[in-house]
Amino acid sequence: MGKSTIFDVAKKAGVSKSTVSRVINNQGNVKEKTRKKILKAMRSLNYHPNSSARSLVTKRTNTIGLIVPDITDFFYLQFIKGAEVVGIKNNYNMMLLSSRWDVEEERYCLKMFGEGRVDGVLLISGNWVGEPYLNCPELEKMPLVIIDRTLNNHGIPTINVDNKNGGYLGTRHLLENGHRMIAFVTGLANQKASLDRMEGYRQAMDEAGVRESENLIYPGDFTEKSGYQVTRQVLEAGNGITAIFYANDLMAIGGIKAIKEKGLKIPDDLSLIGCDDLELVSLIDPPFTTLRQPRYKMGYTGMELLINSIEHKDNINPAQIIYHMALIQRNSVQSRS
Amino acid sequence: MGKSTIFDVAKKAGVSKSTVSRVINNQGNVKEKTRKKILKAMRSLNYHPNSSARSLVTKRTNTIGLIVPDITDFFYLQFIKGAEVVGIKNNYNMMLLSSRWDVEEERYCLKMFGEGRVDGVLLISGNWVGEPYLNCPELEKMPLVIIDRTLNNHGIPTINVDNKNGGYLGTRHLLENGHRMIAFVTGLANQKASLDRMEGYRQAMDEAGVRESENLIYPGDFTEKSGYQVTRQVLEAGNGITAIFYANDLMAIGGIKAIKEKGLKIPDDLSLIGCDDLELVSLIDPPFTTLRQPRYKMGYTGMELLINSIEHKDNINPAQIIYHMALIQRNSVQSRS
DNA sequence: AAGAAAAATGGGATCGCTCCCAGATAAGGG
DNA sequence: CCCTTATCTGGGAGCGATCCCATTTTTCTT
Repeated sequence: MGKSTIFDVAKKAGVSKSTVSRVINNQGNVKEKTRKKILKAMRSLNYHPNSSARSLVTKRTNTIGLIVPDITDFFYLQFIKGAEVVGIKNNYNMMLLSSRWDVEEERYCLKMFGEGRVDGVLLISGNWVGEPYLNCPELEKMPLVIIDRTLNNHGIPTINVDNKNGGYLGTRHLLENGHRMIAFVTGLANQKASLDRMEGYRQAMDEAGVRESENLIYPGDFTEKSGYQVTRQVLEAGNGITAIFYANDLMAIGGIKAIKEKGLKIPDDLSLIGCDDLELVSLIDPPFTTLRQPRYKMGYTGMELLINSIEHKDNINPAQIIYHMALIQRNSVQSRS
Repeated sequence: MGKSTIFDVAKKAGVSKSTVSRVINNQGNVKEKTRKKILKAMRSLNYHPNSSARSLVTKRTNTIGLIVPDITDFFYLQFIKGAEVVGIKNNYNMMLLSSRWDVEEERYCLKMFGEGRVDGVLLISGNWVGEPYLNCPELEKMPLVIIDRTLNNHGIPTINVDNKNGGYLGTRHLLENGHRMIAFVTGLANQKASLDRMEGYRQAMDEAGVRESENLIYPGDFTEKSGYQVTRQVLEAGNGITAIFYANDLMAIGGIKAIKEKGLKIPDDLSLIGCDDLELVSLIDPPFTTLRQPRYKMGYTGMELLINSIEHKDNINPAQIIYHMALIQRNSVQSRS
């Protein structure tokens, strides 16, 4: 015997499929006695409604597509978790695709999801420079929310943090603690987040009247390894740098390794701050100061917006949400005043 | 205009839906000229075949359900990644559900997946003591592979590591380095993995003739916090312990924090080893010795088995696969010989 | 050039469900 | 007790694809 269908249940319970359908969906009037009978039949046949058949007529799948550059990247976990919580609460399943840091791949995922598999897509985008979603036919009609990227004039809601302000805040914090020779380690050059954070850094440095800032910028690539290498460079250059601002936490972790290897103490000999506030930062020695990106909240809100736009199509969602980055102080900045 | 269907394409191209279906699925004979025509029509209508409709008749969804206790737990990332790689290679999508560390919830997920949403399920199980999958009607007929748990007599393929041997190996390593007073910090008491590792520890201690081992076992719960607290206990007891074996890495990380706070040096004053080999171990200071569980490989293999059993139903998969845990040596064990 | 074989196309049945409308049964009212 | 109204149930159409079989068109053979 294969899977049982609604007909099998109907026959077993001695009613019509329509009535069975009513009890499955808990709608319409069904006499209590027949409901019981049907429920019993369903159980005895181990019946589960076929969701493809149902989707075919209701045009709803109750699943949401999630696209992430890399599922195993620590950075994305909290986005996913936040989104998941809302999804579960609203009775949606999540289908996961990873774009492997590639715009083309991202589009391919979008296309997959365009085949009626999902009711909407939550795209956690690689935040490259440029606007790759213009005129993308895959998107047509499909509810979509993009996280970790800001887009203008696309009609697509986006959720992001104010990276520039983050860079500014972090740099200010170091300046206020008496540092002036502050190095900035960038992320990948094609990542908007990195550029924005750097811009914030520049602005703060300019305002403080530190002229050398251009020479204090070191290119990294967001990986721990690059943080390590760049930091060695910085230390060897020996040009009086007293603090390093890393464009993300992973590089800061690499940096800490390099600093320790040199026998220097944090923050006594060198101050540093990271960016993102990964959960694992608190496990690192020393736990360091960083700028928090409210990733859980962003995933949570993104999912809310998405479900909102799925379920009340006429409703108006905000076009953009931008959160502040918050300075989380730990033990990696020494005051020099 | 709503979504276009295969009929719209057929009409636009001036052929029948059957022919369109042929080009979609790339099967059967279609004249090159009409294929071109159809492709063009598809593009101009931005047509994407509806996967629900297709699944309804083919009885295949090309998606695989993945159940994980907690997506944001570092421990599970590599399982997922391994599984994902195989899934993509074989053209499967992944649908993700998290069971939030609850057997009931796990079953609920299984039920969800029983509704024809997926072709098979890869269950990364909470490894509780007991055999909760007996007589579980949801499983009937559904290809299923369970990872991180061993089951006998269920006819369900399982993939796991030899935890007992892991506990044994770790303890032997410490013994061979001259330690005798070796504390063991357990995980949750209802977790099979923890119990097995402890058993391996006991065996090694017994073989080495260390009588006190019963008194050297400290109960933890797998969290970083508990590692921290238990370690403080151990240190305060001051009963000559020279090494600590943690039942997982997270507790070891907590332990390291406590040890450093006491002003002790690792491994000079105290040796320790963890278990699992989380990726982030290499970021910790000091990177510590641990037992590797080949999680990527396990996810990879699990997915292979699963797809195998989906696609060649008659094929015979192994009932159980058990990997060895491998000792990964870093800088946390001091020789006392 | 005619018949046979191969290639290309079309049409209907079907998958398992929901939804609408119509018919049957039960309840209420004068 | 009959008629109206409310409650409950059944049947048919349709969702958008695939697949099988029949038919038409093309190609090949002798």
